[in-house]
Amino acid sequence: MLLNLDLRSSMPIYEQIKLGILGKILNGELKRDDVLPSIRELASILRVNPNTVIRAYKELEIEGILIARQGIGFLVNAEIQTTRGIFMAVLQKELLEPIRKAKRSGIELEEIIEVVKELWKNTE
Amino acid sequence: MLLNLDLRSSMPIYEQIKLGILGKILNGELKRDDVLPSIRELASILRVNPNTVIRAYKELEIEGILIARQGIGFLVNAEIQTTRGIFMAVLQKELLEPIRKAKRSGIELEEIIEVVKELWKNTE
Amino acid sequence: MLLNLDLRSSMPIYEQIKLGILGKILNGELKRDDVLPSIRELASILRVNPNTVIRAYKELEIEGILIARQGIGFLVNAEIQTTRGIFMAVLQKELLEPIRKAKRSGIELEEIIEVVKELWKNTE
Amino acid sequence: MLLNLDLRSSMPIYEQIKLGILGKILNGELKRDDVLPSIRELASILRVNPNTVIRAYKELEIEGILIARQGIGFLVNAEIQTTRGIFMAVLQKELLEPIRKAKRSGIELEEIIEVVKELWKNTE
DNA sequence: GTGGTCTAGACCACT
DNA sequence: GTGGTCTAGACCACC
Repeated sequence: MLLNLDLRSSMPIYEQIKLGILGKILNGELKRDDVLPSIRELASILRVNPNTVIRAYKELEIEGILIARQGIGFLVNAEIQTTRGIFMAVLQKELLEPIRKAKRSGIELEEIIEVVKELWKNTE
Repeated sequence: MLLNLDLRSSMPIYEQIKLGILGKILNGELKRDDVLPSIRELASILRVNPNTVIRAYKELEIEGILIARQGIGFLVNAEIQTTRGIFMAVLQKELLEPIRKAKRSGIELEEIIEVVKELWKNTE
Repeated sequence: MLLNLDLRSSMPIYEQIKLGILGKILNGELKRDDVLPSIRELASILRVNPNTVIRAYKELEIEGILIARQGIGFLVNAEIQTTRGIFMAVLQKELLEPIRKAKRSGIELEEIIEVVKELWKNTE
Repeated sequence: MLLNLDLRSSMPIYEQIKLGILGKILNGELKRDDVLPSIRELASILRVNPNTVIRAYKELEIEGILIARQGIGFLVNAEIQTTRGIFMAVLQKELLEPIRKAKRSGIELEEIIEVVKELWKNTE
């Protein structure tokens, strides 16, 4: 499982792993009841410490996306729909504060959308 | 000077103070050559450590928004226009990560804009 | 033999198999000298690893509930009475930790009993 | 802060720490906005590894009981009422399965309550 | 000083 | 083999 980590990013590695897995569920590459690579295996592939993978897997488990089974591994628990819903909720929560502040300071909606489009274009 | 700090937010307090001051310049509450509250005074009002206020003032000074004058304190140096540019830069920085995440996970630009509009409508 | 395994539960699978068999003895579905499904057959029905079934059968054998007979398989050895005792012991083991936690945190006995009654009423 | 850990218990240490803190909130020893002992300090007091304390604190943070602030420490976020509610919900969830199984196997409500009382009496 | 992240590696229970 | 827990210790940002 390839995940395109950016070790120089300010986003924590475990967060990048979480996002990568969520993305693979969203695009259908991972389906309900699929078994993820084992902690040790993924850690070895990504060249990170097993604890870092553990953290990503466990947080996804808490969020209901994955399920852990001793002796078996981590299974995908969520359907695409659910995952998408969770994702949008998180997005909404993250955008709330910046937008609120912008509005309070007299920035117009159109300007924000312009910024969003700009960022989207320059993001890989 | 009231600033509506959210001590529970993940955004550093000095960052919130900076934004609060920028906002007040943007909406005209603070004008060029106005004197800001002293470090100790603001720290006492906000119930934060003076070092935190110092950091906010100093960074705003480096960015050219404020000017330090011995015996007087910190003065507003920037016009609304400059401030606006900085504010937009901050906004851009805040939106970068969420948008990058969304894009990587297969969310479409239109969906994000929809969320932004929704949040805008339901805000304050 | 259908056993209603919950692969997502935190209870080990072999434990669920043991409980399922005990339950069937308790409600009369299995009687003394009945022959259980072979290890490979049950493993195939339940879609679990044969080792898991082996562990369940072996532990029930140790507890005196089952008897292994070469060439025949595992037979039910216990009467309902014995099984009932074992079942109560299991129940006790399962309730121990939650109750200990509750007591340590200042929950009162009456409150727990209330919860138990509530759950009992709303169950199946 | 004394917490009465039982290193020989099968309950993980981080779980015991969580319960201890929840208990102190429940009995009023810790109130909203109180600052908990720092990770290093509590680890040193309890003679466990800082990571173990981190895990307890972070899980309580996820559950909304605590709030982390860089440079300050962990604050109590929940009122007694909320904490109690969370606690009862967890208790209910933990008791659900055992009680369901018991009911299915012909155990009577009175027998379960008897077991609960017995466990309560023998628990410290 | 504080928490946040990450590495390295141990021992255990479960399949 | 798998995940679950725990120890030991590093470097960073923030107050």
